[in-house]
Amino acid sequence: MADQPTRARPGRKRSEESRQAILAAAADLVVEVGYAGLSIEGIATRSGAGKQTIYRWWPTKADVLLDALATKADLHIPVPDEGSYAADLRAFLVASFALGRNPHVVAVLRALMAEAQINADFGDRFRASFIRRRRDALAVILDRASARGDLPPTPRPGTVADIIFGVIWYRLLTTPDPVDRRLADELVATLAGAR
Amino acid sequence: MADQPTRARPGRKRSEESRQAILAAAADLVVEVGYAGLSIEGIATRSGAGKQTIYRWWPTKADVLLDALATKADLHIPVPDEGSYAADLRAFLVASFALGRNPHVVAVLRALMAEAQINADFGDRFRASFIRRRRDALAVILDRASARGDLPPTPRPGTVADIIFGVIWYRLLTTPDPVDRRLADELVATLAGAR
Amino acid sequence: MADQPTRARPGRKRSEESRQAILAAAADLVVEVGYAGLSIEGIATRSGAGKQTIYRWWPTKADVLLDALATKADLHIPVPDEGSYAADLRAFLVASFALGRNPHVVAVLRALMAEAQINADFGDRFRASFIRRRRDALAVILDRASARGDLPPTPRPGTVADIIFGVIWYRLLTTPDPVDRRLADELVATLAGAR
Amino acid sequence: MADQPTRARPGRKRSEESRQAILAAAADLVVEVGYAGLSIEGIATRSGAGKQTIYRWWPTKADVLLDALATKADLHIPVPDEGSYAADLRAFLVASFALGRNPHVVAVLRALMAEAQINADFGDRFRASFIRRRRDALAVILDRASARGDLPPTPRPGTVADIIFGVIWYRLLTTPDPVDRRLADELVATLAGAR
DNA sequence: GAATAAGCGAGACGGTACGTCAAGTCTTCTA
DNA sequence: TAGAAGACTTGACGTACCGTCTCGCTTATTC
Repeated sequence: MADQPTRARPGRKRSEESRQAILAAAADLVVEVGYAGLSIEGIATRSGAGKQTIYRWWPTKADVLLDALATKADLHIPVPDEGSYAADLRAFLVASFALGRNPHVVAVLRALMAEAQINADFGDRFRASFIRRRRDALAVILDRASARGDLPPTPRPGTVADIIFGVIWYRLLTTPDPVDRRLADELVATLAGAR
Repeated sequence: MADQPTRARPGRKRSEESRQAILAAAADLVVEVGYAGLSIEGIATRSGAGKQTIYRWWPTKADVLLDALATKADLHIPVPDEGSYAADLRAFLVASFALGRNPHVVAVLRALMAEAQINADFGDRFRASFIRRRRDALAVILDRASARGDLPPTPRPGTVADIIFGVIWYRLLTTPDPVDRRLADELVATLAGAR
Repeated sequence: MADQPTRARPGRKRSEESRQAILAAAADLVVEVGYAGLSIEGIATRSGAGKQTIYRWWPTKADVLLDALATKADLHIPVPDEGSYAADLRAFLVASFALGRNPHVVAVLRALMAEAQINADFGDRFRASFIRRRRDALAVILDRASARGDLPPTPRPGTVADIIFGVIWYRLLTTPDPVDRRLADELVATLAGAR
Repeated sequence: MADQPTRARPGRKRSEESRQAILAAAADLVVEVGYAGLSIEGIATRSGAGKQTIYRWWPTKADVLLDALATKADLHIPVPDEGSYAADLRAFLVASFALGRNPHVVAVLRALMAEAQINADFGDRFRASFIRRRRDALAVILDRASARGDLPPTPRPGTVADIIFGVIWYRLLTTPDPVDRRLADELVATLAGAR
């Protein structure tokens, strides 16, 4: 089977202590100096790790940050069945907007989306992990609605996702205002119909 | 008397030749080496200008690029009265999507939006120029629809703008696929109603 | 004679006001920021002159400083006949050492001697003006002593000058200590004999 | 325990290869382009070293040159006992003058003395290393003469040093002529008496 | 009195080098 | 073999001045 216990290799094992120190240092530093001011060198110094140790495990500072975010913040979006498409959608939006209330998380997300534009390799990783996971979560809701026959013919599911994530990211990227409940209501009304 | 023809200042005049050379070099280089590989130093070398000349007139490489974009590409969105809200909206979307078909323009827009996240000062300038101008163009259409009594109560105009620009930017930033006419139709149907 | 009144040329005359302002600014600035920190740009700004005006009349900042020194400080060394070689020599040394008591003058002289090493063209000008004039003054004393039959056969006059100016410059360039009367006495005793 | 073999520090060791390349490049370049045309940037390029490597180990280009001089040229002045003060002095002068016959060494010494005037920090280092070492060498001779009772009461030892180094430096700094044996004889006669 | 000819302050220009920062790699010692 | 330390080459940063080149304006001489 593919999942052999990976034949324990010789040599010292990866230090979990270092890993945590590096992720913590990255998370702290990005708050203190901003993403532009963040550097591998700075993370190494702050965490007490050697630069090589960081380069061994993460390709860029954005990957460190993405790892720190996944480790620290709870990015999991639960999609319990709320009984109707509209209710499911509202629950999803409210849960998503909650993340937007933590300014540190927002700052990191903006930086990661920015890096994804500038560095194509990181962009692939970011899309494959963060972006795709979010779309998958929403897809569960849309599939459920479809099975229920609850889904309007227009817009198509893919476009619904584009609209929802589009609005969230657009506000994240262009305004300092937090997204609010009223916006959630408008989106539900627009997408799930006035029922 | 107010508005005198700005009392000619002493000193040598700004060189339009240099300005053009710098903008052209920036536009060329970003295609060749990408935004991450773009540098003030490179622009200076390629354009034959001194670095100081660039720093004198633009604060960052992103500002040079924004200027180059505004000078070269036609970013103006016309908003002629097409007779109805739905028709106006469709025209606006089609015109906007057209920009998305030029890969060079798309690449620059992604880079500028990225820079806007990383550099707060440039973010302010980018929002105040590019982002705001686009919203203003759309506002004309929304005002016209409102005057006509053509505007649905939900979503509010601000949210309509968030949805439209949200979808455009989200697709720009997360997929290599060009936006297409079908997406425009779906958005019109969703926002202007199936009337 | 060669010195025709140079057929008055047309055009505006050199501004004596500017000249004075430039020399004064240079003299002030070298005290404030030191020779290394002195710049043509700085002199222009401080004096209210244009850079071109400075470049029109002086080739380097050292030349400005040399001019300022000649204009401001009294660099003339009187060589009155004191009756004997020893007395003449002592008078010359005392007068020379007096200059060394003004720290501003000392600082400028050190800078000019330094520049003369680094910039060969200025070196020629410095030697032809300052250095040579000082040697000429001393030569008057040595000629007088020679005519009197007062001059020891060793060292030769040229070497006497080398010793005297050598000691003065060496102390100027390598120690912060001011030269003093005792040194003058020792030199006179050594060079004019114990008579 | 004092003087342990300096407990081997972690980290990569200083590259002797780089050091040599930098000193050689500096020595070569100063000949080719002169001290004014010498730059850290140029030394880095020529030597194949990074600028940072130079800045890590030397504060200024003058320090690089001083190091190159000490490494390359034999600046050591031997002071063997020649039997008498006059003989010792003559030997010292002849050995010193020999250095003055190498135009490259002369050019560097002039530049270093110049830099010492312009940059106070380097001045301290230059005096503490080069200047002081030379005076110490001469002091050995003067002490020996004093012990022998061979030393005239005037001039004092300090003044003898001022005269000797004064003449050497003055000629170095103000004339292109090499110092010669005849000058040595005159100085010996003047300072050690005609005995 | 017009034309011509400097000189002037201002300031933009193409350059060169500065000294710094960080990148990513390499080497050494220790766990 | 991993990790901390730290030196290495590389490349760009943003700044300071260099010396030159327009500008518009002022002051002089010449026709």
